[in-house]
Amino acid sequence: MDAAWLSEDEEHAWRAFRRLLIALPARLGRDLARNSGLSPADYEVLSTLSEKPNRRWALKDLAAKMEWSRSRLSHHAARMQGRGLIDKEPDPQDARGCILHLTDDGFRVLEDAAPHHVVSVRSRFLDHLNPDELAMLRKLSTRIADLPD
Amino acid sequence: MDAAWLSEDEEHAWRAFRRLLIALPARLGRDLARNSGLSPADYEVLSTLSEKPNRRWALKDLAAKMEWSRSRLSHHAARMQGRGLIDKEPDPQDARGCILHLTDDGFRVLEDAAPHHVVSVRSRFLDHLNPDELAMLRKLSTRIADLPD
DNA sequence: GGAATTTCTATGACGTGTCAACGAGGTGTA
DNA sequence: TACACCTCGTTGACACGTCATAGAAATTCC
Repeated sequence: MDAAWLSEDEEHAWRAFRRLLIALPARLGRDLARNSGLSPADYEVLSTLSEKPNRRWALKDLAAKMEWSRSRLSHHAARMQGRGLIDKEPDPQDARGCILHLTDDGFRVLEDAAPHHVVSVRSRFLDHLNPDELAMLRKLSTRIADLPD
Repeated sequence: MDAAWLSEDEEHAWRAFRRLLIALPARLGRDLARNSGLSPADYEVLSTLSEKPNRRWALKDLAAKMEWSRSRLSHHAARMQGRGLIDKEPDPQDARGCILHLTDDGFRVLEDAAPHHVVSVRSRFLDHLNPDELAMLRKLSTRIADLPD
């Protein structure tokens, strides 16, 4: 349909890249679910929370850090709380606020998940790139991701 | 968390690429919704159906072509039928089967959407790659997407 | 021909993400 | 102080994708 407005090269590159855009996250997500029972979103929340020394982060700040909407994080945090991965505490600085806290269980789950996830990222992605490709991909990814929304 | 098992270069490249993996589809999807009221999934169904001369495709074949599960396409087709973009016909060859047919309305919507979508793909992606990058990206995307699941 | 098996679509439950709206709480200003 | 305004998290409705399952029809095999 839109072939007419892309050159042959652009068309092929775009089609190939679009396949990657779909296949790679799907594979990593399946690996994660199979190995650890986590969704990619779960993993991101857990690993971002674990970066803080006290494993605590205000909801709004965590949302901003991950570039999620507050609504999304609120929904997701509620589900993760139900599974005992995190819990919520009132924010002493701001009565509207909410502090998310990585539980010991959540931390253990993350510790178990992380090495498998690294193997997955390697075997499904990094291992198949040479250093030049890695460098170029990083440059181009940064350039495009940094464009305004 | 997993930084320890990736080299500095790998870590940075993976982080940058992951941002692209999230940001690019989100931007294209927002453009599509704003310009045409279509989801990316809608657009894929419409444009794939439009490739057939008679605008008809058996559900199972369309699903295979797009690499979707049949369940996904069945759900999605039901929603699209509700909006008048496609309709369903019995398959004369196979009484279990189902032929999806792009309606005139659906075709018009696609015709309106396509040029905007091309502009979007250009302005958010293709315009920011030089020919070398385009070629390398195509090669690497094909290589990785072609890995077994 | 007839039974077992496979193929095909539909469906319901569930987790997920977006959007719009809400109420409660903070902030700034007259 | 009083008021308007903004920020924070939650909620409900909806679209979406996956999985397991069901039921009908085709195919295979004896």
